[in-house]
Amino acid sequence: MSNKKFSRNKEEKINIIYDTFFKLILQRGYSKTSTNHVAESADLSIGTIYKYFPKGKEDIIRKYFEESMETFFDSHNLSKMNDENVRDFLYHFVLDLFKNHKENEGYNLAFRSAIQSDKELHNAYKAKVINFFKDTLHRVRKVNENMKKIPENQLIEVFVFMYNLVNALIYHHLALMKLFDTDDKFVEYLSNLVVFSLNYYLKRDNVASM
Amino acid sequence: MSNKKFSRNKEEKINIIYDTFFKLILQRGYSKTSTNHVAESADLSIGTIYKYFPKGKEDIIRKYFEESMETFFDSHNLSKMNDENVRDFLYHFVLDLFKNHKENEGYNLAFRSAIQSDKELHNAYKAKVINFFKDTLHRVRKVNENMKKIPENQLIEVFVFMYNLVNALIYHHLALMKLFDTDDKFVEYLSNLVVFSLNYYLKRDNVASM
Amino acid sequence: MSNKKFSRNKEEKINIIYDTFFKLILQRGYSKTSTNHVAESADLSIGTIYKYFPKGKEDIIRKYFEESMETFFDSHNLSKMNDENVRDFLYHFVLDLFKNHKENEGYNLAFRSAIQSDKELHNAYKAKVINFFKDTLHRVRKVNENMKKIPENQLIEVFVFMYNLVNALIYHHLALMKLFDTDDKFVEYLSNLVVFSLNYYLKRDNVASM
Amino acid sequence: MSNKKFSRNKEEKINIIYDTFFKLILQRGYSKTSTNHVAESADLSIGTIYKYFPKGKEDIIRKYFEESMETFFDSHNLSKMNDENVRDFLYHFVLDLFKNHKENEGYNLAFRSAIQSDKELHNAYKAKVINFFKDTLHRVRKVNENMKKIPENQLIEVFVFMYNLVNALIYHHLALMKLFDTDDKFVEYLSNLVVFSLNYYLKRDNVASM
DNA sequence: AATGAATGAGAATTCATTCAT
DNA sequence: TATGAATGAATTCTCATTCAT
Repeated sequence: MSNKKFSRNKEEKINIIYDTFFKLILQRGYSKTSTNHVAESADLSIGTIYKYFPKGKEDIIRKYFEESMETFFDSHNLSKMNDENVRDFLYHFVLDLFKNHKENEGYNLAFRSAIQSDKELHNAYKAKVINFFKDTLHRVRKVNENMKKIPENQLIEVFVFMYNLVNALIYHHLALMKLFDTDDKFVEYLSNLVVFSLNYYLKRDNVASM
Repeated sequence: MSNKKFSRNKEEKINIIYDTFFKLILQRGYSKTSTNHVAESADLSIGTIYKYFPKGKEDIIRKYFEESMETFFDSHNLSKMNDENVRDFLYHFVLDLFKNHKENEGYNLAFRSAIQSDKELHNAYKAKVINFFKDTLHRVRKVNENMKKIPENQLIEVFVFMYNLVNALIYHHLALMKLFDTDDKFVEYLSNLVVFSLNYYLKRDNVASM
Repeated sequence: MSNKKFSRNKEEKINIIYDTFFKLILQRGYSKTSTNHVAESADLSIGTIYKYFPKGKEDIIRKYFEESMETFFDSHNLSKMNDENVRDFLYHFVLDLFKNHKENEGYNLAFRSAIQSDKELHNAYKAKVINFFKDTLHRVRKVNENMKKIPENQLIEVFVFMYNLVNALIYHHLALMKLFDTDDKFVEYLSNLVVFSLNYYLKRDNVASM
Repeated sequence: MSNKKFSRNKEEKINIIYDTFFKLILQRGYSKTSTNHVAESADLSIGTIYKYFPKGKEDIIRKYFEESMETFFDSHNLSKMNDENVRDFLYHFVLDLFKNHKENEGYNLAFRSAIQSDKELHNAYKAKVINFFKDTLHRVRKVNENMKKIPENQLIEVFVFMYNLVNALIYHHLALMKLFDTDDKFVEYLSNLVVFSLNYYLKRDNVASM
């Protein structure tokens, strides 16, 4: 008979830890969620948590961050964007980002908390965002005529800016205080805001640095 | 020794506590900053901190928030806003909010961390913001002809929305990743964004709830 | 009414911690004595122990070492040694060292354990011993004609050697396995050994370095 | 695959465990060296360590001590000692003991740490030393005329004393603070010390008990 | 026979809070 | 009013040991 307590499923255990941790953060907040709470709530031993995440809470966040960041972007084929579908494309970009936040609400709370006490994570995050857009847009410009018109550096800055803008507002809307009374209205507003901001942004000579 | 001298000491101590607390939060993060650290770093006894803030950390956050919000809005005579000076008014509103954040960098971080750690505080914050605008705008509408045209409820929602929007982006710009390479550009963008958003917002039938 | 739990007597508390810690080490060994045991056995809160010894066990040892080293040597007026009373002087030196070990049996066990897991402490110990003899003998040579005959460096080396030799054997006798069946016989043997070793040592050209 | 091959693997693994354990003890100290560290560092599974040493750390110490003691004394044919070669014999006895310590530096540290952590182990050690000399000297006295002259009990006590004395000083010299600046000088001193001590010891009526 | 994931008691450490002075 | 020693529950983290595979 298989003893559940001694079952081996590394992947599963790690996912249970992630899920439980982020669930608890949503319920109690980051600083009031302890590794013991996670262990108890996930019905795992505290030792198991420290086996997979030797530095505790911060490790959970850091590793989740490393594992999950890519996933979101992989699903977006930026190269499909052209003059005709810009608004639609941006709408879906915003919508997907929003859905992603919604599905990982706890993670976002945790991540922003962690970033404040972990400069390294903070820098890793910044680098990750920039590098993602660097790589992606470099590839996109090879196949998309519209994008070729815009200098690569500027293109990167525009996307990084847009990504940050959208994230900031989604986070505030979800975690702190709703900006619109329904998510639909909010997403619609966001996509309009993005169009406005891109226009505004592109008219300027100098753009965002990080 | 006069009473005044004593009350000045009291105020000074409270300010030292605020300063030290926010300084430490910036250095180590909210959840890693303890009241004991604050006492030690501020060269005060822990007893003194508990005298002024009987519930500790959360009290500090809560009281500072209340005080700073009042202070900020006292300096802004919303009743002076009219059709002609809306853009200018909003620009200064945004600018002052930004300056306020900059001068009290820790406050924003701390506040958001605290809110994430404590649902109660979170709810108190939301109520506080709404009530603040309720009270303020109620008074403003009595003397400002322009504001009278807009239904009170809608007016409140607009200001709450605007306040949140601006806060969200300032926080992201200061704490996570700059949205523009200089603060000036960022503030200018923000005030344009506010105008855009207000227009957008006011065209809709339903507005933000919290 | 004075609440014992909230009594303030720093000195007393620290001494209770020392006593309890070393007592427990004698009973259970260093690695099996925890700070929690100490707290419980001394009827103090664990917080109190960490107040005075923030790094726990190693701090207790380190601080005790620093405080106690001086004390022993202060009681020995090396300058009174002369050609006539060498043997007698050495006998009393050995005897006092032995008594000191006996009175602080736990400390010695603890100290040697700690030294093995703390290179820094180890080096501090070595430096302390050498510096003590450097300082002391420098002063002694000014007033003692006999000692003036021996070059200062060599004199230091001789005393360091002697001190180590005696400590090594006392420790073994007390902590591991008795070398003689009574303490008296052991001390007598030790003082004879010291005389033998000093003669042996002084006949050599090169002497111990550390 | 032959049985021999298998048993060789077993022996190899045990040796790897010994080596790694003592290496780690030298690096981090006994109480900070865990069986898990040993397994990881030796690239073995923790299960394997518990297969060969069911009681963990203490078993490793205990078994190594037993094995090494036999090995050491096997190489020393005490029965070959006679009146003519006593000094030379003792010199080589001391020299070999020293070499043994040097080659297994960690063992000595580990062993003394372990003994301090565990009264049982301590008592086992004391018994082991005495029993070893009892057995060995009983056999030796049958074939060595010189030894027959000394009463068996006294002979045992002398060897136990000598063994402890030498061990104590070697330990101090290697682990704490050098007694002489070169190992050669130290060994020479030690063998002279042994002769002196044996003479001293044998002149007394009562000898060491344990 | 070998593995190493899993366990959970317990050690180390922190920190909000109390209260005698 | 101000202090800060003292508290001890809660948290983080380690480690000897077990056991399914």
